Amino acid sequence: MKNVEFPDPTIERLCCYRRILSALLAAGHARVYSHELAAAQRVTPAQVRRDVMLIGYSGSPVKGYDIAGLLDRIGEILDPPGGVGVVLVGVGYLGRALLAYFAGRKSPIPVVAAFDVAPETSGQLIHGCHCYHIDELSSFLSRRSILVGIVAVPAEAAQKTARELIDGGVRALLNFAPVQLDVPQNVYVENVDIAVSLEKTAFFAQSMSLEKED
Amino acid sequence: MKNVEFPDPTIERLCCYRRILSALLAAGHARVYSHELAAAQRVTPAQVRRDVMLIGYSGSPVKGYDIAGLLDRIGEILDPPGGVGVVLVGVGYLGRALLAYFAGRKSPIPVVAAFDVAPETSGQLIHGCHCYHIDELSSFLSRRSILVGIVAVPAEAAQKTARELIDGGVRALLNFAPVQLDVPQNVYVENVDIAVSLEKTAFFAQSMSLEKED
DNA sequence: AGATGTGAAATTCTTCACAGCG
DNA sequence: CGCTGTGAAGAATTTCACATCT
Repeated sequence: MKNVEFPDPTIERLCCYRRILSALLAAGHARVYSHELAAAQRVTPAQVRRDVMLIGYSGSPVKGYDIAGLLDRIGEILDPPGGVGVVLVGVGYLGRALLAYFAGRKSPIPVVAAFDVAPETSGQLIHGCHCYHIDELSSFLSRRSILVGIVAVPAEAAQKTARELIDGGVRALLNFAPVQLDVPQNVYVENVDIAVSLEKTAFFAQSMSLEKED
Repeated sequence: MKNVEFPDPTIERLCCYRRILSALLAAGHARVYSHELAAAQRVTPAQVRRDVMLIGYSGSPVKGYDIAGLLDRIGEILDPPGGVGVVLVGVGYLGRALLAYFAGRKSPIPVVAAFDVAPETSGQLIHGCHCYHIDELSSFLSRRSILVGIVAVPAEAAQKTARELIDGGVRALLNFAPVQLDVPQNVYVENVDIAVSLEKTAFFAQSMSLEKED
């Protein structure tokens, strides 16, 4: 119940810190200062320190933060104890792009199965992920513990897909369909709305070009 | 200069309102109340009224907001006067998915050209969009007025791509690569980080399942 | 009665600024 | 010194609550 202890923006930044810390570690560094971590993102050093404080980690004023230790602590926060199972529904262009994306990087969160209405995708192995017909979704979910569902189906099918995933026990949805999903309040929905992102970008392109400079 | 008059979250909601209003209009409705528009999103009626107030529109207490009028006003805010040109760089899985996505819907913001390093994509027409070799990007940008660039290349190539787009006059980037782009301060960057979104979703899946319910 | 428009309060998030430490 | 940890201030957003109109 106290997992509301971390504000949403902090969680997002933790994901980003982790990426940077991993890269630093791989590059042979052992320690970082808050200002270095801040510079790699678009955040202030104070923000970094506050986030680190929130997750109950601490560094040393003389040497900064221990990268490996901080990574571990972030992992403790972000990574579910038993791992979350993730399934993808919708193996169209976007679904395939997502599979390629997650297969490419040694993702900490692998997609364990994909589902689609198209009969020809059934049985295929796409970017290392097994594909099944959507009719098999329910029974699959009942057999495996899956906490996250990715909705990459057309808008018209999104609500129905969400319903099936939730009925199957999924607790959170990553939704790429341009509709507001109607879900119970105990289900989290993260919307990735590409059309909105593009419109927003276009708006700011316009307003940026009106500014004097900088 | 005074386009900083609209806060970022409001712009995002305006995009969503527009989508819903269009659907309502298409369904034959002429007017909406703030609580109806609010219910379609996950926002409060007060939020809707505040947003509408910010863009200088007003409805009538007795009939609510005129859908067509509100749509026009939102369009005046969001849509650049001369239209923004948009180019896509990176025609891999994700790039193709984006082209399909924007081709499918009668998008208000069409992608006018796509670029990739792979020679075999050059000259192709993918989902209605002409593809060129990346080497042609600069000269293309110098010939057309393009304000927005979509970065859908691998992480390693993202910074270089951003640089070329910006040198070509682009004022805003929609970045799908999992890196923080280093850009001048007069260039807006909207990051869509799918890996972060998934990690965040996984985190909340975990914390949701710990809550009592609702 | 039920909706809008809007000051003012509340909340959430970010930044400041400085004590304290090695 | 320069950096961390953090209370306190500040900014940005959201929500409340109510006057007002029809």
